[in-house]
This record gives sequence, structure tokens and C-alpha cells, in this order.
Amino acid sequence: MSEKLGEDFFHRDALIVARELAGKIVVRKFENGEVSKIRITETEAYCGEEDKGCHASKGRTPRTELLYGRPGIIYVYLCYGMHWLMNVITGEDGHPEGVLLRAGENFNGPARLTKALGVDKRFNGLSICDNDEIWIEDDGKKFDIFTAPRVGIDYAGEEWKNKPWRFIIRT
DNA sequence: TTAGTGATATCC
DNA sequence: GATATCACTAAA
Repeated sequence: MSEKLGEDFFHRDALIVARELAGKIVVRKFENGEVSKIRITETEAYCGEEDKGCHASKGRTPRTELLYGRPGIIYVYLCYGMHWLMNVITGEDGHPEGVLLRAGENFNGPARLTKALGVDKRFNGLSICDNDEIWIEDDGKKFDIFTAPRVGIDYAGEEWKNKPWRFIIRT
């Protein structure tokens, strides 16, 4: 009883989507026909220009342009020259918010996730509900979620870096 | 703890 | 054109 998540799911506040995305399944179909499913264990919400932790807070640029786009768009960001981090855009069209997929079962760390999924910049700009290589499913299982401050955004300042906008499932 | 890595933004 | 920065990982 797995259900593929559609655009409606992402067309909500990033905080809600991030919370509900924790515990869902990312499905990746490779070119050779192999399919891998990975449970999302950790997400983070990034909410708008006023959120200093969000890329869009520094202004609209070609890179952050995607954040302003339609919900369900995959935003792949290259960090430190070797790591791909994967986000999904949420909320209203024109409002820069999204959810970072921070970890999956069997690994820790956002770059491990994309590595395992074979995600790279080819996926940047794709809609996660409108392609046959990667999507997210709800298998109906429920998890206890706990929150924590986001990591890696010390530059955002006390006010923003302490927001409990990181969602982790209890396993 | 530190090196490695490359796209992006920002400063000439 | 150049350089400073960055939501990280792996190796030690």
C-alpha cells in the first residue's frame, strides 16, 4: 500500500512537509532497471528569505531561483565541491521555502544520501512527482518524530540557528 | 583535527 | 578577471 506523493503534498508549509516527509520512502529507479527504496530518517525545513539559514535569504540569484518555483521541484545543491545535497521545494509558487533531505536509513549525512541514490545535478529542477527516476512514497507506516535545531548554519545567527526545524524519526 | 573539492557570489 | 565562502565527508 504505497502511495506516490503528488504535488499537493508539497504544496504546503515547509515545516509541515518536513515533518511529514520524515519516515517516508525515497524511491530511486536506476537506468539499469534496479530500484532502491530508502527510508528518510531526517529532514530540515528552510523557510523563506527571512530565514537566515535559507539560501534565498541572501537574495534571489540564478542558483536560488528554483526555491521560488513550484512545489515538488528537486533542488540539488553542490556543497564543498564534492557533495550533493537534495532538497524538495515546498509551499506556494513564488515563495522560497523547501525541505532538505538530511539522512536516510543505513547512512548518516546528506551527501551520503544523494550518493546512495545516485542523485547529482541532472536532477536539479526536476519535479519529484513528475518523473520516473525518483519519487517519494508513503507506505503508511507511522513514526515518532522528534525535533532538533538545524545544523551547519552557524552563520545564520542565534535567532535562526536554534529553531527546531530539523525533524528526525525515532527508530 | 585537517585536507580536499568545485560551483557560486562578490569583489575588483 | 580573481578570491572567499560553503547546508560535508573521510581519513587520521
